Amino acid sequence: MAHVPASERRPQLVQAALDLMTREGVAAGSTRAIAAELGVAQATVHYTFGTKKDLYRAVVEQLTAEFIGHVRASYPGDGSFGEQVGTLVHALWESSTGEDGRCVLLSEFAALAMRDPDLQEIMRALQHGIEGTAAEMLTALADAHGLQLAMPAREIAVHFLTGFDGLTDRYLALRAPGEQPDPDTLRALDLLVATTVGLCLGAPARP
Amino acid sequence: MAHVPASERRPQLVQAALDLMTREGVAAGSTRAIAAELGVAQATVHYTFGTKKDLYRAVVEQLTAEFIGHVRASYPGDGSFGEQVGTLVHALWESSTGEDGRCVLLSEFAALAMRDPDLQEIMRALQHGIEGTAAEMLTALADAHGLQLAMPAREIAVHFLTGFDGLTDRYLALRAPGEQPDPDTLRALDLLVATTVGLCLGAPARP
DNA sequence: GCGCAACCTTGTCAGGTGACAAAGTTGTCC
DNA sequence: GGACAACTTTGTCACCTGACAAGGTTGCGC
Repeated sequence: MAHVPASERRPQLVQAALDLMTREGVAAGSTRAIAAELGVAQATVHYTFGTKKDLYRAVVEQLTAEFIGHVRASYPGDGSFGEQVGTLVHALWESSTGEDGRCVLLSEFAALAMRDPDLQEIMRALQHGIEGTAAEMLTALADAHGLQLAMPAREIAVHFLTGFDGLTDRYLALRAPGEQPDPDTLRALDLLVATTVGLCLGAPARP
Repeated sequence: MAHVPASERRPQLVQAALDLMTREGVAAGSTRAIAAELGVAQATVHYTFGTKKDLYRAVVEQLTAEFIGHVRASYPGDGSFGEQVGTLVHALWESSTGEDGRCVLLSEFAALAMRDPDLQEIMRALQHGIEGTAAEMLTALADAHGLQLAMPAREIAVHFLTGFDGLTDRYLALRAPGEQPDPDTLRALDLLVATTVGLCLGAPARP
């Protein structure tokens, strides 16, 4: 095997773990399987990361960074305030439920984190990061339209994000391979956009 | 060991598995650990259920039945329509986030189900059962007040339940042992009640 | 009381897991 | 070119996993 510095091997291994786990689930992410994914001896994983949990930490951090990057990249072009929110949300939906399965992976890690204080801390940071980003984008959108939000951006962001999270869970639970996404779910997504915009404007959110 | 018919051993094992997994997580639910929990030889598990997955199926079905039972038992007493919905939702919140950890367990199974078609089918049934129950209760509440729901009960139920699910996820992700529940989460719960009632009445849902 | 089916236990298999020690290899700096 | 540190590999340990076969035990029906 080529002689690669650890600083380079780290991201390689994280990427390999991410690929493998995305494909086959977190449970399939044994140190052996990850090493094999990269074509490296198993002990290399331990040399590079020490313990398996340290690898997992790094993987979740990478996942977090990617996710927030995705959200930021979906900043909408034009339209009314409501339209822009809708556009943003649908872009987010597409990138979350797309076939790459990152959303599934994130849910699996969230489940793991419920029993593991170390992982939970990272997930907490992820959650706060996402909420901050959402609140910030919401404020920017409102500013661009000369609107004053009818309640704190953070509260609206939490309302939206929890609803969105519940929707992706529902989607993942009900989806059948090869089938169209459940129309109820998409309907509920529009409803969520409507209530969210309603909270922004302090006005009725009639769909 | 006492000579117990399989029809009796089954629920005993399911209960033992439920206790163990609630306490230590789904991952700790090996056939050996479950057998030990009941004080029985490991092979008894295989004799009774055949395969481990069959045990898991039975556990999830039990969990499902309990959950829907809880929801039905929370039918509120009196008050205005909005108050009754609020009462119901808060009772549901208490029983979901209570210390027994069934909510955590359910999330863990949901995560497992994302990669396992057999489990997924059960979770799908659970989801539909809950949504049906919620829609039914909502209709009954509206009827009792002589109200006409402004949109299909099912759609409102999906809106509420996805939001609720997202909130429990957020709660589980952010909670720190021994700390008060995050005030933002409770605020968001009230907000969810408000938007849900708003959808029922077809009117603005100003908190 | 005898037989048979249902139930229980012991013992074991094959495979997978994280972790590490020891020894080999590479590359860089003097 | 020699020394030393960084990296890699092989090999192995102790443990846990689901599954099952063989044989012992219980209790019900006749």
